[in-house]
Amino acid sequence: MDAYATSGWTALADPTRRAIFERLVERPYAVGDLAVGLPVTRPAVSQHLKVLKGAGLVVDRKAGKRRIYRVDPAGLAQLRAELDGFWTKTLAAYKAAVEQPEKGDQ
Amino acid sequence: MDAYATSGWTALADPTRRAIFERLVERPYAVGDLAVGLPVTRPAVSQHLKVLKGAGLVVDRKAGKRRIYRVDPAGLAQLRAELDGFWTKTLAAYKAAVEQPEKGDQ
DNA sequence: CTAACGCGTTAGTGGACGCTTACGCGACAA
DNA sequence: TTGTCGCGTAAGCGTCCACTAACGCGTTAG
Repeated sequence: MDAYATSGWTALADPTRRAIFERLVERPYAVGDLAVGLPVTRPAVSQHLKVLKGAGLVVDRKAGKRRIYRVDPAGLAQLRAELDGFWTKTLAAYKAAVEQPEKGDQ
Repeated sequence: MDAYATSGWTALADPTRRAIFERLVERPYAVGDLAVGLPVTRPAVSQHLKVLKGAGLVVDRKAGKRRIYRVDPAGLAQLRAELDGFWTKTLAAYKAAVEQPEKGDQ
């Protein structure tokens, strides 16, 4: 169920792409509507959506001439799980450092 | 308390930098120890740590000749909060779409 | 059928970025 | 002090990537 073309982290790295994603988080959007208000052209938005789709963060649906994009909860949940793992391990490392301060480093 | 040089998303975008961070999540490391096992040289690791530090994800501490890096829980928590916001809004958008399917798009 | 709309894709370009090599500085040992 | 270790930084280079302009395809309206 995994094996995405690119990582979610890499997909959300670009500021423009993050701005697009933050919009899609609110509600579904068509490509042209997304381009309005963004400092880039519509083709650029289309390319960014392709990356987000490749990372499993968004899905698209045809609606007549237009193409509606929305956030894919599954991809977002996977990122959340990965980050939660970082958080848990960080806290565990802190606890271990408190118990054995002299062995905190190496 | 914010105003980092670069975003946490951008900092964790690079695979090498993510590998470094995943190591630091386990326990604190010195720069040279991090470089061991990574396919890059020590200066490269040092530059990556600079970026991670600029994003508020890690902090450093001098220990004799060596410099110990560890994860900064505050920066990680901020990323987590941002992602949780995405998640909450996504679920809200889904709920709204179910209640008014015909107005899901625009 | 013809025209207009919305979108994806391509080619091309400028700038950002990750990496290495070389160098300089502070810290500890002899 | 002299030598060594660990680290940060500067310079240079190759590569990736975000962006635009131009084009082609499917869809709807007239």
